[in-house]
Amino acid sequence: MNNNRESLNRILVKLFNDILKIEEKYLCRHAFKDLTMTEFHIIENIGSRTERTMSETAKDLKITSGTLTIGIDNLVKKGYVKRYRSPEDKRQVVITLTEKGEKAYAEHELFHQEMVDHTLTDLKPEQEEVLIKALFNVDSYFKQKYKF
Amino acid sequence: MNNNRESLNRILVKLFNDILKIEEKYLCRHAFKDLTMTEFHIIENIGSRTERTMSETAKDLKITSGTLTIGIDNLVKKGYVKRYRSPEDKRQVVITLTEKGEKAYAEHELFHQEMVDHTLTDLKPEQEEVLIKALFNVDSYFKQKYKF
DNA sequence: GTATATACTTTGAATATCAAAGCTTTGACT
DNA sequence: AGTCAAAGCTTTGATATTCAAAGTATATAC
Repeated sequence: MNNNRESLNRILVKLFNDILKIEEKYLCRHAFKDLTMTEFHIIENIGSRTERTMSETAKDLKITSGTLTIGIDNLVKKGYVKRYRSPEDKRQVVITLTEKGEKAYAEHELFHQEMVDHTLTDLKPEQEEVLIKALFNVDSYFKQKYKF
Repeated sequence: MNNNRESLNRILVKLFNDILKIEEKYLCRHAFKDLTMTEFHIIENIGSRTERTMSETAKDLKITSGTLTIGIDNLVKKGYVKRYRSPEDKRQVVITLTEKGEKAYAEHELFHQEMVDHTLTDLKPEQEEVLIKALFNVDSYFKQKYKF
């Protein structure tokens, strides 16, 4: 019981950091060498959604819009993102992935897919439910406590 | 089933990033305003272990030793860490937390403790086991595939 | 029409990070 | 002892990330 909590704590602390680092090394240094992790996070967040605005994206990523502007500058230069002002509201800037951007996104998805597959290794369907529930618990705890 | 995998993927992608960001905002901007997240990660990694060397720590954190040197420089200046050359092997540098460092570590532990408690909300003991197992799966998958 | 709010970009400063080069100490071999 | 290679850490120079605050353009409310 208490033992479980300790293991869980230890795993979580280390795993979170490790996965992000590994993801970075794998994706940015092997698959897409011209992308930094920040840029990958942006691509990941835009995803296959069309008509994403700057401010929505910045809020979702929990970075300032100034930071996002620079990230998008780079991604546009490198050909992963298209940017144009919204015709309806010319203050807004719409960003979408180019075909190249979609490919990077797909590669990233694959990375996660594999991770998830291995997470679920040897778990029975009802055990999968338990996992999902536990993660939803963390999610809603954070949402409620830190209001994000 | 496939649905589970999708939810899991979505939660993981978002949750990992969010938790790290929130942790940063909470710890570095409220509890310990003079610490950056990098510095907190170092403190977290040294933990209550004594006799930690630079290279061990850098390897564990997956950063270069040059980067760690700078981090430790700052932490020593700010009074969170003690640094001295090992008497046995004068090439090695030993780092440990000061009392102030221990306090920061304890605060950080509390943050995680709460997180873990809420993760386990409503889970029965055998369900806790399932969660631990799933997370071990990810951990060993990464260890094996990316050799860290 | 003017004032205020919204959406984004620019600027300046602080921090993080790496790779590579540079010390010092050890250990091994002669 | 004497030299050399390796190990452990720090320094250096370059690039990336990030933020807060100031600036610009557009929309909305009155």
